[in-house]
Amino acid sequence: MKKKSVTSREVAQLAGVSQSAVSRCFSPKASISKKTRDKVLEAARQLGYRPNTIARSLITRSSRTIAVVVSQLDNPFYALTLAKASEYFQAEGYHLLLFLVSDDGNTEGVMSEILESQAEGILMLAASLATPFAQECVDRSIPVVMINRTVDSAGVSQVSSDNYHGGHWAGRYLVAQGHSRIAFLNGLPTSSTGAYRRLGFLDALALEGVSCWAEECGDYRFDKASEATRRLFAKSPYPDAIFAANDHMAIAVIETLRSEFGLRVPEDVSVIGFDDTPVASWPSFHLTTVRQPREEMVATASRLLLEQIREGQLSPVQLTLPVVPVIRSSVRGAV
Amino acid sequence: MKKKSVTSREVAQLAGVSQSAVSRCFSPKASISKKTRDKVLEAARQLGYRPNTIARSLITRSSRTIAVVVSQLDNPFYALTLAKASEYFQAEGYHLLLFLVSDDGNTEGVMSEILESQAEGILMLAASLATPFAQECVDRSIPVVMINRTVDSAGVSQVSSDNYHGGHWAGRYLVAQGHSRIAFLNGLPTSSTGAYRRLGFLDALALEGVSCWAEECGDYRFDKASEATRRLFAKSPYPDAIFAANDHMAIAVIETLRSEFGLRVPEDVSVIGFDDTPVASWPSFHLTTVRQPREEMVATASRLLLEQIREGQLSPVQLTLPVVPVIRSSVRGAV
DNA sequence: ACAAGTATTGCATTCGTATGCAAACATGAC
DNA sequence: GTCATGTTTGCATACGAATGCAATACTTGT
Repeated sequence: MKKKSVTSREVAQLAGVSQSAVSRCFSPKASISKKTRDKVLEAARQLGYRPNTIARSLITRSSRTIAVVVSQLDNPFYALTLAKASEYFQAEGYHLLLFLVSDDGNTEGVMSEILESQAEGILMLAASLATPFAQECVDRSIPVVMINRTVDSAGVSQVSSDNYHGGHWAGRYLVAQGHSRIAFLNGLPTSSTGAYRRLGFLDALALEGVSCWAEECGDYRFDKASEATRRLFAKSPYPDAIFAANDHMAIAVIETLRSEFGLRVPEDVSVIGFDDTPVASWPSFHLTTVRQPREEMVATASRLLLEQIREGQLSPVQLTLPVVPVIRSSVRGAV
Repeated sequence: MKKKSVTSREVAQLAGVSQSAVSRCFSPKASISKKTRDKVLEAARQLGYRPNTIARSLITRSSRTIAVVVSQLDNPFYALTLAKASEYFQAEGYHLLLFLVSDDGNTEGVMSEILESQAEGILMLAASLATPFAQECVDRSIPVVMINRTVDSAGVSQVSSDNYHGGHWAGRYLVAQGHSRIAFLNGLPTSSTGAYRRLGFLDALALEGVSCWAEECGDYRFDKASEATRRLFAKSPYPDAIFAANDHMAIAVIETLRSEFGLRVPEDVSVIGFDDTPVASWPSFHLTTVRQPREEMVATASRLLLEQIREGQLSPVQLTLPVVPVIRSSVRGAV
């Protein structure tokens, strides 16, 4: 029982003009006299006419649509990033087509749908892109910008924060504060951000002549991080400091230490996170962490994507934005 | 420098068949022989052909797209709801067009864009719908389902949790635990969910012969809730219990009481929230709250929307799903 | 080999809007 | 009023795929 929608032709008939005239009333730059415009708009109002974006997209060959691929929407960092991206693109007259993928990065089906959807650009938030798809995007000159994820394929732009140096700082700082049994809690083994944070961290420890006491993996999830914490503290001597690959897991560590092991942070164990999500600043945690410039990252990525769409084919860019250590009080000896 | 995309006609030419044949290879139910299908698929593979969804939508008059309007994506409750909705619709072969609106509910521009986008249905998460737009959706027989928001217009379906009885329970429970100076912390004044929670709460208090000690408004935001808490505890006698309209604010209350007033929860002040977001169960808070059946709400709403799309025009439904009190230890005297 | 039936194919048209082109019109200078 | 210039308008076509219809190619039974 699909109700037939009002077309520009019907409006034209009512207004006594041609369909072209109606069309021109709805394209900002077209040439149309005030008199006919008024007639047309009045007729359109009467009929409840609205231009059909799909038909418009077909003829202009531009969908004004961006595909956004997100994983980990449960992580506030990415929820907030998505919100910002949406704001940006809405203001530019673009629509967002949302695709959620699971963490395991099975983007197969989704990528096909994106390519068929005629999106003009692809924004990837914390989701990986299989190399063949990256190549296909390049072939079709569909710009892709990834936030916080890298792909080993040329032609794709990337905006990340300086994960390596963030990890590096965390390592140095923990050593400087006198820790010696320092553990690392990684996120997803497949994530490049986690890998760089880890690398910087381990390099820093090595530089200081300290070796990593233990490594665990928490998949960026609260419950997995709790379990990892239990494993780390199962037998003495336990770590005296933990660097977690994101805040979400760092909080889980703190909660678990306090409630299950009766350990205090930072008196017994120091904890550092990564991201500086709002939770990190809550008084209960006051988490020392590495701040990613979230807003700047998403603004940069969005701007970049838009530029590449407009300029046809810009050469891809790899940007790394600086991180900022945020010293609170989850590491002992902080001022 | 828009690269021309491969069309079904080109594939047809290469495969030595008609464009119709190519089209039929990509519609599951069409009649096509295995031989030509193979030829066509091979040609399509060689050229990297992908059917153009926009053209398909135009001719079939179905966009297979749902518009999702969200506000408060920073609230994990809605981020998780969105994630679930996305999962559901992706599985059904629908795409999600995402629209974020600010809390003040200025949906003007956005609603126009949605109507022009040819979305087949509209899912509203915690966002209100201006009455004229609701009417226009009804006129065009575009189904609308709202989650946790009501609109005073017939024709729109609504799925909510039982906000009234949730608030009612909170009121009764606080009185039963011996509280007498009970305050209410509302969310947005414009939100219908908050209004019902408040109403149930006040009715319960009245029933018990207790009057509400104070009311404040926290706009569902952490910092606003902190400020409201400061106002509530500015002068003695201060409340001995607070019911916050959602968990997010309840947590803010607890954090503020502990860090700024040195008050303990629940020994000095009891706190109840609403939603049962993951944070509520963290050991640091162990928040007594009213659980909304989040997954069930979104599943119901999505199913409903899809039914209404498929059956043309189903009569709109108002569903209220039961809430479940979750007693933890942020109210004194809990077992 | 033939008729009748079925399965596959191509032709032509359609969806709703945008736009190049040429015709029609308005404006202004003289 | 005439001509030149500039503005508006309608016509016709295009975008890329889906589909009713008629034509053709296969089956199968005899």
